[in-house]
Amino acid sequence: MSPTYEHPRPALTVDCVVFAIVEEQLKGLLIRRAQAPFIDAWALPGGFVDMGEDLEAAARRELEEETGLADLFLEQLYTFGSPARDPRGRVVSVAYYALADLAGRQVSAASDAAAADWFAVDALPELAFDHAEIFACALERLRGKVRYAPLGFELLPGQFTLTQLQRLYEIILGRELDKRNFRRKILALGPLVDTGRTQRGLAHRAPRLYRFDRRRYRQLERDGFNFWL
Amino acid sequence: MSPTYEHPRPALTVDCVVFAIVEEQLKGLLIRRAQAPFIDAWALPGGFVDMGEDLEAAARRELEEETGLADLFLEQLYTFGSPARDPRGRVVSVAYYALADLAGRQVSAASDAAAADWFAVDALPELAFDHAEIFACALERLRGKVRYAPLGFELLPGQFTLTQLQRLYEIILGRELDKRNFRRKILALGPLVDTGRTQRGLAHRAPRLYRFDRRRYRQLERDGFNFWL
DNA sequence: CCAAAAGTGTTTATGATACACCCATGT
DNA sequence: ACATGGGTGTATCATAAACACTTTTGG
Repeated sequence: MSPTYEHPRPALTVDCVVFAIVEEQLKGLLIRRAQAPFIDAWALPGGFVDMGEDLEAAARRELEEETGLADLFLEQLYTFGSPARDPRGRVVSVAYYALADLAGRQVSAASDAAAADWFAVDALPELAFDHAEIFACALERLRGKVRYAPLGFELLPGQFTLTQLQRLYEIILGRELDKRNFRRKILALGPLVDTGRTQRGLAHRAPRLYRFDRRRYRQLERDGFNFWL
Repeated sequence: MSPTYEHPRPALTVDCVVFAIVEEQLKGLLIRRAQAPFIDAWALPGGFVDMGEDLEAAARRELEEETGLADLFLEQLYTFGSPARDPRGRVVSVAYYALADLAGRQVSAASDAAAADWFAVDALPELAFDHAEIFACALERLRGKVRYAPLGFELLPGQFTLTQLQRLYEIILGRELDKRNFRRKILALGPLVDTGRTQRGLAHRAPRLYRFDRRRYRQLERDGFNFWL
């Protein structure tokens, strides 16, 4: 139609940085590439966007195809488009980051991934393309945003103990927090509700289970309150 | 080469939301489209990314071509890729937002823009494509980020008075601030330095001129201090 | 000398930090 | 009974908020 419509086009991909708490550490999910270029190298799960497919849908599809993970919290991160970032030619990639409430979930390599595994965020292997840069960008975002948005809950199952939640923040922020102050502050915020249930079967007092009430959170947000720290 | 290399490709554009303080108001820059689709409609400045051209470079180029503005603070905002956002077909747009230290700067429509003008952010005309959504996203980002990052200075000339700076924050945040508390806090942060000069020619006491020291800011940032409010 | 904005300290209230002991459960 | 983590309150300190007058300049 118009001349612009025939403008030369970069290829378009999505890439996903998935975080989870595994073995008391913040880890990221990587796949081993089964195809050229960078065959056998570790990389972020991702791939080409289909025509007619929404960007976030593409990210979710690639993630499920390559790792088996679905229904995660997923948010757009940044778009990487340096002309030389892919040896095949011009490829622009819209990066997403995701949070998985592990710990049970099994990841299973599939599609054009030969393997999938979790790596501590400060001990990554060499990565294909500019994926190390994308990963670093996602980590910075997570560490920054976790302080003022309720991201932490996405890394825990629906019900959790306050100690679990505190450990999670300690792991992400990289410093210890005071138990009493932590509990007082987080409960005072409002959106945490006591389920009335406790977690039995431990060799000590049974801790209470809480859940995060998204409804109530959105309400408080509208009333202009500040999350935290 | 590989089959993925021949994957069908969306078209790729950049769009820019430019903010400035004009007549004591926060305003955004729009152009009137000179081409179909949405001919004669108001829209964000932007256009197609060239092969081999970096995304940010494309944003700066389009901005200068269509409005004459150059060397602005510019930061990537979000990438919009709904399949139906452009009637011509699949077009993915990487949006940027920019801050202009007006007020002197002249904007001049050019290229495929028939006009360019500033609009108060809460009184925009109908916009082409999904540009209203992009604009709202940029405004939300600006209002949020101005509280914890030194964006405000990008909207002022290199030297400015504390009253100008305070007015700027009041305009962006939409509420009044206490003069004494504002001055104490912002000066205590460190990166503002007194130039020793004053602004003469006003019908009242000559105010001191300050400048923002980026060097010092980066230093403080490294030492782990928090910007503010 | 009048108008108009610049500049300047102190008091009060609020929120953040530091800190130690008893309780419930499983083995 | 003992080991292990769960659960709780107060006192102090630091930061934020409220508040009014004097000074300088141009007209």
